[in-house]
Amino acid sequence: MLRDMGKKYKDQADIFDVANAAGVSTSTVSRTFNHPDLVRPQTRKRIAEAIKTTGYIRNRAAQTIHGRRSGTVGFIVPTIEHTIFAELVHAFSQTLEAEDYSIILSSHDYDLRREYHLLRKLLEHRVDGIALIGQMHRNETNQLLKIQKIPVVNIWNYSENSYFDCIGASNFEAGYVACKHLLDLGHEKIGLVFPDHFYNDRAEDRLNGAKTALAEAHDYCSEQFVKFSSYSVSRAKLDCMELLSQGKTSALLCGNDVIGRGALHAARELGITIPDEQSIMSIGDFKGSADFVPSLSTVRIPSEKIGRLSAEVLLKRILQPECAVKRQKISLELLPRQSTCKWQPAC
Amino acid sequence: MLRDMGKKYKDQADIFDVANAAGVSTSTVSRTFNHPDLVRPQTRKRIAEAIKTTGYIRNRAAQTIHGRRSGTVGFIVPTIEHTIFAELVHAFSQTLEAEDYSIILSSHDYDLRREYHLLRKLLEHRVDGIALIGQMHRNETNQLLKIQKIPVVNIWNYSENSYFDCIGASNFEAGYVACKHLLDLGHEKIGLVFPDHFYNDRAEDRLNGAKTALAEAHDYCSEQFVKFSSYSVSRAKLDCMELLSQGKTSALLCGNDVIGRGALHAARELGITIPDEQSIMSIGDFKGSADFVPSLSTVRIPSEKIGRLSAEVLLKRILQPECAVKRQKISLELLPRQSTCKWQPAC
DNA sequence: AATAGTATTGCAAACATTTTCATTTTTGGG
DNA sequence: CCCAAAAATGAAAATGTTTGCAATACTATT
Repeated sequence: MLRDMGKKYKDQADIFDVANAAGVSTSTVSRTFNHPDLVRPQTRKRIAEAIKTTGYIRNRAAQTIHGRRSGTVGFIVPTIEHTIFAELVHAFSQTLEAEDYSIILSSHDYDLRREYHLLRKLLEHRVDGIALIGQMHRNETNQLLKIQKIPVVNIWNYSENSYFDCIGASNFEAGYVACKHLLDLGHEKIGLVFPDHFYNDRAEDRLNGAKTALAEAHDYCSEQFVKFSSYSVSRAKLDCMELLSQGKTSALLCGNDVIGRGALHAARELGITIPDEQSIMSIGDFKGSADFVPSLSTVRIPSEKIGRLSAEVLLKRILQPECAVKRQKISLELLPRQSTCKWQPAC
Repeated sequence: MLRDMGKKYKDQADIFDVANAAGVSTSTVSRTFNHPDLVRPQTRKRIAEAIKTTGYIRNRAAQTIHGRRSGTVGFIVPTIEHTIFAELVHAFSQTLEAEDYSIILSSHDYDLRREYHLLRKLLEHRVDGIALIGQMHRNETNQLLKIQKIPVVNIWNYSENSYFDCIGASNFEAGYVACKHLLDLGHEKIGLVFPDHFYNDRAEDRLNGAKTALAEAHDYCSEQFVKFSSYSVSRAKLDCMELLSQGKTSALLCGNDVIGRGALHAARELGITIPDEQSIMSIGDFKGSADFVPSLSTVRIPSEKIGRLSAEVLLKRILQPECAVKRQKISLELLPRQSTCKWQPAC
């Protein structure tokens, strides 16, 4: 039945307007969108024209309310300001946008209370799935996720007994491998420069990995060689300058490439030759680290791959909520470059 | 009236469940959310408890459908992979998240057809407002925005006769100022290294600004000194190495800090001393450019400020759609650092 | 204790879709 | 040209809110 024409001026064409213009019912219009094979090609064409002339744009909210997918996915990251998660977010988005999902991106700046708040907001929007960085969240966050039974993927660090799907690398291993590289080169006095974020399991795991490698080598690892810095090249540069100028180390192990870059700059500033006088080792391999001169030795954590895979896993779970938990440990790659070399004891 | 209890198992509590649990009508529950002052504190408390016990989470879609704000804002950027827009996006998001908006972030990788597609998606979600980078869009994009009468803010480059609200700097001026800086230092043979993106008014404006400065100086600006590169440190490094090794220039003007960094690395790789043998000038001042050794001379485009202000302007327009077009030209800052110096003609 | 005024609350319509089920149209074989 | 089966379409209910209007419950006067 055609809709009452006496209604007030409408700014947005709705499905009734389209139906009117095409001389069909709203059911048929809806079907051309959702089950095109169920409607005669000829009718479909008429409707397509009606859509053009009316300038109709589907209302996702109305679909969502009816119980269909919302077509959105929530992605909660600690930060988007720095390089760290840029490639990850990019790969994740690209994969999901290709399937016509929209990404609601939220960042909490390493504040896990905010993370909970953001999660609630996402649930209000009835996102079809949620991606989170790391395994460390508030209790209420995990509770909420479990109760809601919403598809969740845990990104970035692998855990073999995660409750949710999980795609990531072992940060412990990353720290271990990076440190081992320096030890293998003969370094004994190694300075560790790591991010100081409290609630950050990634950094913690890496640091533990590094310390384990040191312990295994029966190496002397005094606390004075551990320095906490932050996700900022400037800050890291200053911190590294402080550590380097003490002259007690032959190598620096940096918790991530941002700090690694800070270290390279610091050495340059102090006139310390890399790698002859001091080796710099890092973790991450952000875009551009290979181009530094000297290029930064690091352990590659393949963030595009992680981003793409986790998007795919989330998609699968959205379509098949009940399937078994998927976990994938992404392997690391040791990339010795110019910033590290064998340690030659002075004279 | 209480809702029929014989209904099938529901996974998500809705406003009826809350109303039931609290012994009130749905209207009252709704009002506690939207007009709390209209409901008795005592009732409010009962409802609050009911919300807790039922685990109710409001359904934004249902609100949206009713005509309320969706609580989302769309932000379409060319890319999130690189550093370029990271600070901008961050500041923009922070400002809007503080007002409880969620950001749907989409990137089109400099493909303006995709930009149109993404815009449509955002409109399907009935976002309350839209932010776009630059003034150059497809015709259909602009048409759609105008017809929809949705709040729009145009970010990043200023235009005095923009149709929509507009917050940004003059990229022409940026190019001009940067080039003038080199000219003032006495440089005559200046190589221009700019991004090669076709549909990118920002880069184009900057290049034109630079060329204007050169023309004013009656300088010789042969095409062989212009090189097109891309938003990648690696790529830029190679391109700059090519240009530098020709030895025809005394200074390089880089279209943005990514290229600027590439240039610094290139010089280092070739053993060219900066700034003595060659000056490097750039545009942007991304986080970290000041920390390079030598630090990168550049023209600062204050992206946090632009991000924050444009979020504020968009908010205002969402609340007051009919107010006059707001435009703000954000001023630039010339930052001479270590990578540029006076040109001393050889011998 | 009655009244007027105000503060709370409930009813029901409205919002824009999708989908089930029923009905109508088309198709193809005899 | 008729009939059964298949294909296409329509009517109406359902989804989860908000809000205008009406009804009810308080409060403070007289």
